[in-house]
Amino acid sequence: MNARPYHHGNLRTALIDQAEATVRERGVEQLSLRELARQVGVSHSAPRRHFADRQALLDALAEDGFERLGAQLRRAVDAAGGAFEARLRALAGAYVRFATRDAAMLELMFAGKSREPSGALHEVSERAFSVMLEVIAQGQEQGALEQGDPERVGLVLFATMQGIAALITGGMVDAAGLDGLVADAITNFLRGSRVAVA
Amino acid sequence: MNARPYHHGNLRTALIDQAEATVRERGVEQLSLRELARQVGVSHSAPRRHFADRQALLDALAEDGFERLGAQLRRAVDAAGGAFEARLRALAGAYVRFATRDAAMLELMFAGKSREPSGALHEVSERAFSVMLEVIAQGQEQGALEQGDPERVGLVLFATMQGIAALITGGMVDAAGLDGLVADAITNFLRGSRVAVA
DNA sequence: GCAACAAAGTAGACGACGACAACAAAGATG
DNA sequence: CATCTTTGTTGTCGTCGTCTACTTTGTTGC
Repeated sequence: MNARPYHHGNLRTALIDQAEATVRERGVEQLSLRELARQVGVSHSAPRRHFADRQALLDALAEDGFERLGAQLRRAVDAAGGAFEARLRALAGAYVRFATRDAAMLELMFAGKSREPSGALHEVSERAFSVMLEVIAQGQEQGALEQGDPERVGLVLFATMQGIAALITGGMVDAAGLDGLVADAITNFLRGSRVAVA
Repeated sequence: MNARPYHHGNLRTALIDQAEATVRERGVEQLSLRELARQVGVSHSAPRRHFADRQALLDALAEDGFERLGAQLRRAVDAAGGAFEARLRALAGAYVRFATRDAAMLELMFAGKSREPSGALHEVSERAFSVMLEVIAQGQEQGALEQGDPERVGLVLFATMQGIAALITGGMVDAAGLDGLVADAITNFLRGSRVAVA
């Protein structure tokens, strides 16, 4: 009935949604609380009720991003069947896809991590990466990967994926070559990780 | 004689130097043209004579960064002697060291690349990466790496280095484990890249 | 030498932003 | 239905990037 009731109802989620869209389109730097408020149709300081400052909004976005990333990784791995290598390739593909399609989001997600290791953000990010650890552990059980701390073994793989994504978003390599590059990297990783001799 | 002559003399380099220090200490986001001018002791709009806008200053910083990076890589490789693997490990170590010590710089260097593929910035960045290509080519000649376009072969390696740096600066892995992680990654890369059988 | 000109720095203004404080409206609670 | 809390509004402050107009210094040609 009322075009704009005094209470928005769910301003917080509306702000986050709009912020995600803006970040995707124009980058983190261009995200302005005031413009956000305008787009959502509230006064310039209404967001303050939900986010103490700009960084608080960014943290909330990061949290949201980790949830989405975790869900996408999980879905990709689950859809890849039971074979280790297929699951690994699906995982890597899904990660790099997210990293390139939502580059600004990922940047934001990693930027915040350096300051405060506690809190909900850290928890949800751990949950996202747990999928990786599972797949690594599977590879170790099957002898396709060397033994040892899955986290340590997985770090190199994860680093490579992250780096490939950085090359794409940095414009150093064409996005068209993405799949091939990922496939190469995985192949190389598997060859190098298989403990010498069968 | 005069405490502050009207003409600064080399304002441009003074600004760049101060900007580099600030970026290193407080990050790109906190870099303000006005504060920079204050620190150097000129009026708030003096920097405009040397940098059309904030982005122009950032580009200049990036260019400077690529020069420094290239020099450090070159020095590290040259100091490592003639053996391929030693050179490769020195190269990787030097890169990751730069990437972690000057994380904000590197971020800035990569951020600018996406927009304008031409210009001096692109050129100096190519020169920095030429060291990598040389080392890769040497490895191929000696049969330690698979044949093919050096750029393509090196991309995966470079991506891994970049990713490791991202893990460090993102706080996902302790900086103390850096050297070990790099060594592992190189070992893995070499095992995986050596064309099957001798 | 000096007049004209270019280069380099200054002064002031504008609009936008993040942050803050004081106030108002709408719900929730007793 | 009176009170309290939540949520949104209005107004202000200091800072920032950018722009325009002006001033000072150095250079160049006669």
